[in-house]
Amino acid sequence: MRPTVYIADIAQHEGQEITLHGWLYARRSSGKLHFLQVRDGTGTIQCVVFKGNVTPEAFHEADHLPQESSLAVTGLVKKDARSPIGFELDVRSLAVVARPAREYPLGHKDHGVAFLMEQRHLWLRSQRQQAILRVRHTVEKAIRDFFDQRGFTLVDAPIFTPSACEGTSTLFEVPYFDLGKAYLTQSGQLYMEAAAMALGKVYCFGPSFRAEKSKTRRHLTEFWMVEPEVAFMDLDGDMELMEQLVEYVVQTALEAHRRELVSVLERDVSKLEAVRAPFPRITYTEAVEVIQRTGHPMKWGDDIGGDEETLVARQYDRPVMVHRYPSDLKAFYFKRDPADAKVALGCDVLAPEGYGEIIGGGQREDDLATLEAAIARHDLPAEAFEWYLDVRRYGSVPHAGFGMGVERCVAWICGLHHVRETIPFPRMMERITP
RNA sequence: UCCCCAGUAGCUCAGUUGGCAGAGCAGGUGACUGUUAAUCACCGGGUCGCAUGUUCGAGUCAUGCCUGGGGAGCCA
Repeated sequence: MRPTVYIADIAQHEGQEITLHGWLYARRSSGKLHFLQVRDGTGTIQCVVFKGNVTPEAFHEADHLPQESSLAVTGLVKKDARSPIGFELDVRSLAVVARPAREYPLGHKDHGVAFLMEQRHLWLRSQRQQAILRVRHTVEKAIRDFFDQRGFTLVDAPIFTPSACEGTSTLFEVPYFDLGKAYLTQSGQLYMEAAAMALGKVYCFGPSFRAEKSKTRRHLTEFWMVEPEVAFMDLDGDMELMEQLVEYVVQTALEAHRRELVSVLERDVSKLEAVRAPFPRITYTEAVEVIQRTGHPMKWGDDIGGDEETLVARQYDRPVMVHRYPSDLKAFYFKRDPADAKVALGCDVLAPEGYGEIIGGGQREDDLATLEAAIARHDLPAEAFEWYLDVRRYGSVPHAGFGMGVERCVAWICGLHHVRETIPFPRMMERITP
């Protein structure tokens, strides 16, 4: 068996008798007419069953099919101005592939978030979730295309990692044969630094795991991240790469899904049209001044939290790049600014409309002695970083990179309240099923 | 880890001062040739999250627990 015609291609079959395969989304009746809304993953079409066109048994069955019955519907494709897609199917025969074993849990009215999350495997069938997953698909493809077109090589980073790089509290621990404990990766960055010394321009694209007990709309315990790393690139080059990537991803998603963004997700796409490089760039020090001017209490050296991010991002109609954070706030591998040792050559990209940090990255420390001192100062186990120090021992060069979170990008592009809708099966602190 | 909110029918919710457990949707049976969350009539549907307590009497009040949601910190 194979599907004969998809709803998306229905216009090519006007006047023909065809067979559609799909699921019954909704049903209405008006005496001698039954209206079946059938979806097949490419679209939804109204199938009209007229009493005079089918057998009495088929007519009766058409009015008693439960929601999400799977069907093969044969009929005539007719143009109809009343249809949202311009066409209807005038049904001649109807075959039931499978009747639901019990009543479908999801109706067409309101449901609470908790219930929908429990029914996530079925919730995916809704128009809204389909639209979001299609945007996610396009975002992931755009990310791959962006780097591939620029001569980057995709290098897969390991998922199991041997030791805690930045404290075990945020790592998931798994038993690993006779070697003791392993941890699920938080980032492929250190491996990309090694790979960049082999291939020049590299990126990894995979899941990342954080055992942080975070219960916010911006957090998942398992999320997807793309991490490019480039040899012979400094912070300025890194920031250019960041803004070009964000512009490309947003504009590609907008071009491919404008209709769904507007009609299904009710997104104000003018906010996305504005996302054009160059993005505004401000230093951390300038950001602190902006925050202080709004009356929000904050002093130099404090981290920029969620509220502060929103205060800064609100000043602009496009993502803002905040660079040169205090070194003390950043990880050991950030290079310090030669012009001001108090700050690190790092940069975060904050999305507008309160969506927060979508990118974090910067230039890495390339001097062996300085990096060894940083590892000691952070009380990290030196043995675990021997291989990483080798990257500096043999032909060290200035290099930079960053990580961009897929879910936060998709949530921003789709205008969603919570990142959990951007991933097919979200993993959160209090939820691991379905 | 901390703060706030919620839990009543399959779902979304109402439930007055503590006094017989309710509605809409969904489901079932019918009516209707153009419905778009169709409409109309009738029918079935309950461990009021769990436990203890107060009371003649608890969905309602108190205490504890469980589950979920929102937020903070941390981060992408």
